Amino acid sequence: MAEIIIDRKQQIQLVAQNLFRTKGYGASSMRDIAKEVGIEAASLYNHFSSKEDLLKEICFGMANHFFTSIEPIEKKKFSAKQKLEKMIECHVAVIVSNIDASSVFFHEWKHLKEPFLGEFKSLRNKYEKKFIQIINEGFEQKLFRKVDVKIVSFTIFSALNATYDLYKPNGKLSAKDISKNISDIIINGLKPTN
Amino acid sequence: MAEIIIDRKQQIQLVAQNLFRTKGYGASSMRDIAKEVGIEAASLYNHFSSKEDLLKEICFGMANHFFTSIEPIEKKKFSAKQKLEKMIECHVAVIVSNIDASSVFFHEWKHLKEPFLGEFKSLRNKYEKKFIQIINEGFEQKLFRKVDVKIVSFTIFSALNATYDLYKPNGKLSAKDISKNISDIIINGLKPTN
DNA sequence: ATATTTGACTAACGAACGTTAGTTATTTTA
DNA sequence: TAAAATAACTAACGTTCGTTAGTCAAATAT
Repeated sequence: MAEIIIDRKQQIQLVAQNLFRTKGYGASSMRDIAKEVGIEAASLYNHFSSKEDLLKEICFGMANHFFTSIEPIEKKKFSAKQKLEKMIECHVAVIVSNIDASSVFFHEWKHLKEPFLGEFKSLRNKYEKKFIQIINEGFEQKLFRKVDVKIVSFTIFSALNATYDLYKPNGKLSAKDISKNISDIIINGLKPTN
Repeated sequence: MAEIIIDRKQQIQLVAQNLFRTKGYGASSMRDIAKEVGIEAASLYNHFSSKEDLLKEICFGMANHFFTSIEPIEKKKFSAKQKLEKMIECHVAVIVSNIDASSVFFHEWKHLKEPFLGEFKSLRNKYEKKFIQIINEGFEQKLFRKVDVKIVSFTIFSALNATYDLYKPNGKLSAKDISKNISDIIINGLKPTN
């Protein structure tokens, strides 16, 4: 049984992620976080400059994960369909290996203040555009039936971004099961093939 | 121009819905709500017994809307496919005509305390089961390709329940556009028909 | 070995929170 | 018309909040 050593800063962030997810940012106090870690609230400020700083680290850390995970795929010479499937797979993989942080990324970012709020939104937008571009390529190459691209990307993200609620670490469904099924539903629909 | 008369209680709830949606339940104070209404915080207690009472009214009011909207469909003799399409349409219609309240219903319910929290969850579950049942009927009648029912219902709800973010009162997309497209994507997928 | 940095502590600040009590003018009911 | 209910107000309560200041022992660097 290998002991996993993590430093205090990381430990605090993990606790904060979990509390922000389960209770929400506003309802999680610095004292709550400190108690869970086993130190005093004031000691948190030796590691993070403010409560918002904690939120910032979580949100931008996740943004970074999402971007780097799809980077290799963008460079490859896949078809739009293959690319979309792979990107969906990566996206879900990032989510399920960061369940708490993902939930915070999706729901608590709005408590960021400027300038981070604007910066965050623009990052999010940039990421979504990468998916929209691939879907548009799929239309051009006649790989996809023509439907409203905004609604398609929206449907995909809505489904993907809720997977942190569907995936249970010791459940039946693996990350690959989930991403495979969602890709499949979006691309093939529910209609029988005959 | 007909003047719309609403009573104080209703006005307070509308303001609260909007604040809870935009700032979150925890970050919205009774003083915030009161200021927006134009009265003092203490006066809110002439209409609602507590802050949680406000949240409760919003959440359970929406639950009621969702249930009653699909009631007529359940009784009709439609095919599973037709039923699913109609239920999706109703669900989206309820959302877009209650944008703020929907957002609260989907994201802020977790701030309810027992016994309302449990009651809420069980209502939500009961509602989702109605969709799952229809999807299962679709499988039995070979109207739908066999895929994991849990993931299908999850994908549908994720997409539908995010529509409060997609729909803009004066935007291009109508409620029907949105529900029609989402139904279409889920049922037919992106694959070309040829 | 000495100096410095780190990371914990206690104590406390001012602000904001949900809520209650008590009062009063207006509106509705009997 | 008198009585009762309604809905607003001011003032204040106890609590919790994020955060800062100041202290001190242990770990690290010189």
